[in-house]
Amino acid sequence: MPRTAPKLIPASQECKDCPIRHRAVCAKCEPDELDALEQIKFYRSFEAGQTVVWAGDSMEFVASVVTGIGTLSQTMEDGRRQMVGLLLPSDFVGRPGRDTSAYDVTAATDVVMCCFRRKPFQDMMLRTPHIGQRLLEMTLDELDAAREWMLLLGRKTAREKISSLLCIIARRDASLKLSRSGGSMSFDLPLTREAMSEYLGLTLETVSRQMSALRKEGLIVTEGKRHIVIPDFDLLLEETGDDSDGGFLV
Amino acid sequence: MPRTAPKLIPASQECKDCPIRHRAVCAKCEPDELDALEQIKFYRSFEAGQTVVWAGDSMEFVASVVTGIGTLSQTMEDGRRQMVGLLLPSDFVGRPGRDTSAYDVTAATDVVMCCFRRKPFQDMMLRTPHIGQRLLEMTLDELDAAREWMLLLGRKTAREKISSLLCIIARRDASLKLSRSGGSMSFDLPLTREAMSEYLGLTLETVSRQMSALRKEGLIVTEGKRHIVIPDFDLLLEETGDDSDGGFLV
DNA sequence: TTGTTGCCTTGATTCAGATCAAAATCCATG
DNA sequence: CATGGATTTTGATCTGAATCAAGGCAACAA
Repeated sequence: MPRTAPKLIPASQECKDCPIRHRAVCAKCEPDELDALEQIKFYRSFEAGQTVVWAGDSMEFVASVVTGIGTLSQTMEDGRRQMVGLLLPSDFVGRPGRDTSAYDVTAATDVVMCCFRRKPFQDMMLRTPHIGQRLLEMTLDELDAAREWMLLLGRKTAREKISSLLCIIARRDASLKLSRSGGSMSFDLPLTREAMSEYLGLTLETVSRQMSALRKEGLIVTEGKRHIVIPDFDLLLEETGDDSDGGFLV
Repeated sequence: MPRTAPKLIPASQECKDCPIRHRAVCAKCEPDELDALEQIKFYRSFEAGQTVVWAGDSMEFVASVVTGIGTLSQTMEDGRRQMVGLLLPSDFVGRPGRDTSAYDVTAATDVVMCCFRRKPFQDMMLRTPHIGQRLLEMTLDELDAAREWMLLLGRKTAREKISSLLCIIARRDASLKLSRSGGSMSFDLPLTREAMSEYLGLTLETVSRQMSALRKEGLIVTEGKRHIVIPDFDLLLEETGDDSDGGFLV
């Protein structure tokens, strides 16, 4: 039954370079800091659909996404759900100084996370200012992304929301840059229709209808249910309502 | 014509204790750091309605709100606007390391800001880790608030949105705690109907209608257009859709 | 092959909030 | 105190997305 048994990722992918942003070169890391990090680090993997932590549950680690895509969401008493964060590789999860998760954290695809026990990580942050500086940098980026997302939720139409989401995923998923040729891009949607609707503040029926509409108009081509081809990225971008350059969401 | 001439705030209110959070005691501040901050600090005041900076404009300072209420908003090409941040006293504005504002910053009421020239402030952050730590702390709080706000924008009804906003303002505006007596609170709304609609992702007509509805049902009492009395805070809280304790937005 | 299960799509209808259009109220000023 | 502009309220109507309700389709198991 285990689609992916828990496993360690290959050494070549380990986060030797920087404790926070995976596989990004971090010139400031001193060898002894890296040693210290090695000691408090461990990997965990999760299957698509699996919950990493529930809102309110204790979370004894902070982590960085190595591979796969995760989500943060909030649920209201009556079951209405809103996604409030998208976790792509190298994104950070958890808040130093807080011992319970404020959100449901879910694996949208199979996910591997590099975890650090929280308490030693915090101690390390105090001793090593550049870790905190890096974290501040990343948190400010997330805040900008959250604000872009607020514009989407508050003011965009369903069509604009869908187009925006497709553009965001196309832009941010590093793997896609490879499959880019001419003006066209293609990728596997890492989200179900339901997850998309939770992201966008829509129902899944509306998501489906708008996807169909974009398909009929040739703005996207679908191969199977999940594989998306964007024949002309700029054309899709015009449907997002953003000014030409803008909108570099999460 | 100057309703408030630019002025320095009284010495008793100056941010001697902490460079970032005004008037909050910051035990870590060393005297020489405070001296350094004194040198790069200046005050600016803005009238209600005045724009502090436009999105895209260069912003040669970072600042902390001393008194009054400001807003951050984003505008789409066709004029649709969404507020993405509310600035209350002690909130921080500007991003170290970024020289242009990503948002329109506006004074909702008359505002006094304590500004620091950006470059020296950044230098100081590098020399003084606890400033960065404090800033990280504050940014994480803002991110949490932004995420609560995303739930509001994506999933709440107009009525829930209005109730939430009233509760947020009632809770956060420190001046109100004074006017609290029994279960009732009262305060002056610092936002126009239009600003409220920009905050909530609604039209101003809908805001007005929902305010009227709450008034008719006795959940709020209005004195003039701007002064609000909340006879029973818990009753209003039930209209927000949040679980009893939750929802401590910006 | 035939369920069964989990997505996803499509259709019909409803409704909350937007839009369009007047009034009403509230100051600030001469 | 009349005037005029800004702000707010209220009304009538419209509409985009939600809701309710079937079906379709691929993957997998029996």
